[in-house]
Amino acid sequence: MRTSGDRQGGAEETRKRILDAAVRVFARRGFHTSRVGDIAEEAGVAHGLLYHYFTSKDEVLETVFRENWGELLQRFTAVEASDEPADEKLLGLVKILLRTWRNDPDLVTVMVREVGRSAHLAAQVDDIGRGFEVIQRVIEQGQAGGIFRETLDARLASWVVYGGLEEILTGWVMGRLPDGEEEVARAERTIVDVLRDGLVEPPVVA
Amino acid sequence: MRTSGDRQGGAEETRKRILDAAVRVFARRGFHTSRVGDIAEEAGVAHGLLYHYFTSKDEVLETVFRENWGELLQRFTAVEASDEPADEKLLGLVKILLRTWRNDPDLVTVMVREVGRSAHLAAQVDDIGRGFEVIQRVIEQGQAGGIFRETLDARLASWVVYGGLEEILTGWVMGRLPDGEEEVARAERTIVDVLRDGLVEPPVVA
DNA sequence: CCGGACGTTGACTGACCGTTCGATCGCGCG
DNA sequence: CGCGCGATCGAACGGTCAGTCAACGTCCGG
Repeated sequence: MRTSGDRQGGAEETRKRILDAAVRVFARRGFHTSRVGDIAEEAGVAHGLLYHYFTSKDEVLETVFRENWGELLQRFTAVEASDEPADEKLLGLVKILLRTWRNDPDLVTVMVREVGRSAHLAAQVDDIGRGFEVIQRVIEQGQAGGIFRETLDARLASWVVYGGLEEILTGWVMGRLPDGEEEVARAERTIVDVLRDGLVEPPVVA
Repeated sequence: MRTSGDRQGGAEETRKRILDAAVRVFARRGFHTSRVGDIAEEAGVAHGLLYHYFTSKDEVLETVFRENWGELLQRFTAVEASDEPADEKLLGLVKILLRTWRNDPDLVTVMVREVGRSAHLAAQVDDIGRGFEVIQRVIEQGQAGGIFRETLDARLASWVVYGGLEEILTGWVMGRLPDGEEEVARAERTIVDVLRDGLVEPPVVA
């Protein structure tokens, strides 16, 4: 029975519809230039209804970010907790982020363009930082395990790693890099390759 | 004589004052949330005057970007044209970008936050792309010269390089990474180190 | 069949802000 | 000294939106 008090079925569905619409609209026009009316129209509801579910336009963006970044973080920590060697973990993290693009480009667009560098969501900075921390810890594990060089500053290195990743995503978002199936695979390889072994030709060993 | 027709002295100075003020204001509040009045106030002029020098608020941002990015590009190409080995050139490019932060953090803030990822300035995309091309060509020179590994996709690698760089800048911009004199120097080393030799411990040679 | 709770609507408002424009200032020249 | 012109001012305008609210439909329990 769907008595009063619980919120499911039609109502919860509408909330989701609005959030999904918001992601598409924000991806298309950017947060600031998107009007609340656009989101409502895309969701097929009156714009007043949006205020039934959210207290403001900002809260919509915030919610989009919180719910989705949270999920990513979970998958990140799962990789961190696995018992693979550190370099395999790193590959795992890269895969998570790049494949998210394939699954939901609009979502990644919003994340990268609106949230990544806006003072706006300063409150959420903590959550963002947690992503960096996972990378940093994986690097430190690799150093402790003798796989990664210990002379590197793990914190700064984690930023370089994340930046390389994000820039590729940005290239796809902005349409400045081809993003076909094959290109995504090659990007995966190139990123890991560069970050693992660097640009320089190694001294001949064998 | 300062007859009509030429624009210098007080007038040209005012134009510069407005542009400088705009950089500071955009850095502080972001482009969209900055009001024209804020810029004028920061510059110490009436807000109507802004329209004597620029046709719109957007043109102000565009001008800031165009004039400053152009200068950076020039220094980039100078490094590219030098006769140093490719890895030294790469270090040169890194230095240019990181030291610009020390010289003018507000400017870098605006570049990174507003221009880097806004469809807004699609017209300027060409100029941005030219920066990547320099990096890409330096990598290709390194490959041709046997310094860099030839199996790498130079184009993707250039994006990874730039991303790593930009992320460090972003960290400083957002106040999430310490940016003292010493930290900047360490960042320089870490970036070049990671990108040159990678994360992994090299096989023992000697 | 009634009542009320909740989802939904869309006209309205109040504020904000980019842009315009006619008035004013002040410098340099004749 | 006064004319002219570019620089400067700031009040007013017009359009745009985020957010409000009173009304309406609908569904369900009693």
